[in-house]
Amino acid sequence: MGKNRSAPTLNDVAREAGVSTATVSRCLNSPDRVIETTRQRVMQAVESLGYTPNFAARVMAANRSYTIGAIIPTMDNAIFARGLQEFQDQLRQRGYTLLVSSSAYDPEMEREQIRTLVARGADGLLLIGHARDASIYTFLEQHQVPSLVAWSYTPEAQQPSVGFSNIEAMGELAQLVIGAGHRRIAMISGQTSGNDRAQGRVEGVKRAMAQSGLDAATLTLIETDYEIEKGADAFAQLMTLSPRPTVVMCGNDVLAAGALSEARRLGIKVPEQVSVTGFDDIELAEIVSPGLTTVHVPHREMGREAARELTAMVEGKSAGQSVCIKTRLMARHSLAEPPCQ
Amino acid sequence: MGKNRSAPTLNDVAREAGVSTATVSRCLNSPDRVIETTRQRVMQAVESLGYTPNFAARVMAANRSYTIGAIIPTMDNAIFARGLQEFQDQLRQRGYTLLVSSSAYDPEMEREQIRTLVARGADGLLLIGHARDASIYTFLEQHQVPSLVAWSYTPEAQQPSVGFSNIEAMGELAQLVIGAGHRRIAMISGQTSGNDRAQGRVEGVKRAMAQSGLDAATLTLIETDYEIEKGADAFAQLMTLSPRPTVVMCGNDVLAAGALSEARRLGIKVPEQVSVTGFDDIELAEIVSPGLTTVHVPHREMGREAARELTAMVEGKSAGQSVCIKTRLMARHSLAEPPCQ
DNA sequence: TTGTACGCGTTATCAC
DNA sequence: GTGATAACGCGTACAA
Repeated sequence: MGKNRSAPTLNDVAREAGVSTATVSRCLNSPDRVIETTRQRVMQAVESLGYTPNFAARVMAANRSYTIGAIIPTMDNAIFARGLQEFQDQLRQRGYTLLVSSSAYDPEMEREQIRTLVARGADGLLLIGHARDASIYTFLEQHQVPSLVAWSYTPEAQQPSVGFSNIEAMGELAQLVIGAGHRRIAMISGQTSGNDRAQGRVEGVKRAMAQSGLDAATLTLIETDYEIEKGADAFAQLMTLSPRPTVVMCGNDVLAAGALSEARRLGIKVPEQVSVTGFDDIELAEIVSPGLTTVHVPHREMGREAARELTAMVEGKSAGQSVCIKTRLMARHSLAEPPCQ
Repeated sequence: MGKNRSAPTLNDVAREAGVSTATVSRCLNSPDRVIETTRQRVMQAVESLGYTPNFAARVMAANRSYTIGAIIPTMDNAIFARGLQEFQDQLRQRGYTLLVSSSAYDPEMEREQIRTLVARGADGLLLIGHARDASIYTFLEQHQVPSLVAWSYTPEAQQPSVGFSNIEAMGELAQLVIGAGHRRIAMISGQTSGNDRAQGRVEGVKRAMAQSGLDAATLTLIETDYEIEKGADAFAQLMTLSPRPTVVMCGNDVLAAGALSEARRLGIKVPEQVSVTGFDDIELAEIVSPGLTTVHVPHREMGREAARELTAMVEGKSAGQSVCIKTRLMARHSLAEPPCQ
């Protein structure tokens, strides 16, 4: 409020340097279009006044903000952190600033954040997953703000995406599980409603079962929030079943860590009595005991590719090309053959 | 670029509704200052055109953005996530939007991000820790942007802060450690350069030692990045010492988790052969084995208080009041008496 | 190479 | 209660 009342403007710099505002503006935006001596004078004035361009004015005049927005479901989780850090670094190198906000897994909140970022002049948006109301995409189109979906790869979708196929990635892991001999499979999934990544992972398990001649309907499925405690609760619940599942496949490493922790509390040995798998291969997966057999997602690579593609879109160099990132299985010790009972 | 070329403006809405732009503006900002019937007409036009106020223009005209910026050292880490999520929720309730960016623990980058956020019209800024170049505070003052320091409480500092005393918090834990009988104390600290939280934690250990009649100079100290692997490396290094330390106090839970993991790899039993402690009490601390004895930091409370105080400052209702958050010891199983050798 | 002057979309101060 | 209209600070044709 009343801020910048005293902040120096282009005008102040111009007066100080004895030139016009146009010249000052040029010094800042296309230094080569102004002669060396005047430029030095101007830069000195800029320095001594501590001038910082007013961003709002700049956006309004140029209709360009060099800002990219990203809306992630949560910051309370390492899943997105690493990819996003790389995304930001790459954007910086290309002259863009990243602004992040979190939707707390709430679609309405996400819609609001998207509107906020667009109104704020974001040149492009990074969104997580495809699943959202169509009106949002209409809105983005209307405002001609390019958007790129990440953490998901769905070439047949309208929106370009950078990521991997959750179905295939989890399917491969499920094949490994089934190949190890497991038949009674349980899964602790994240909430699938409005979350195409979670849906894809469930689908991947089911397809793998069907392919191996198992009845996908026999999959015991629990949906819960992506929190350690929730994973623990769900695991405890699964262990009351009779017959018990021989393997618990988790929607991500966080849930799996919770499951492992609960197993230890219950005195159930992993993987001797029950196997557990994860997804993401965050650091956590490596340090829990036993180490988590999981799907490795190259988050950094995804962040890098997303930055490349989205800036290309913003600059009109691409109409939106989907990029597929390869995941790979990461075998550790939490998966073994089922107990021979 | 060329964005919003087709986006509807106040003018379009005004024309559609058959009123002036002033009336449309009022409908949006002070609905009670306009008669019911016209308001309905206007809102209908807003709806049908899919109008979204242009933020840059609004900021420029009102000199107020209802935006708060936060610059955190990293997103690649759960430490800040929880407090920040609560901070954002509280801000939302008060009508503000939070924009986050990460400095990757780089002072120059932090400076740049601060300038960016200020130029962008942020009404206030949340910064982590006190340690930064004085010129930054000068800059903020010049632009009359209130700033609040979090994750640190230093009432004697110029800047108001919301947080806890890292010195005292770690000091209490160190007293617990010493009280358990430990004399050969090692510490794996985060990089202390430019990081007053890390410095405070080291200082806390040293003071506790001195108070207990131990020579603080005997503290074996390793500084490293806040990463799991770095914690593991540092722990391995400490275990080569002779005589070995009987306890390894870590600068945060992430480092401690790395230490624990390395101990298991080396076949060193915790806490029987060596004790380990952490700091922060993130979820990780609970699920590693053995559970981490650590300092519990009420991140949510900190986020809440920070939001309250910063908005008060922005609205001119407070000149900047520091708030002290109480941490508490969280005893689990990674700390025990030293082995009686 | 540099300066003049207009427009970007809002809010806010006036009159009406 | 509502409508003109002047800012807000910057970029950029266009002119010099």
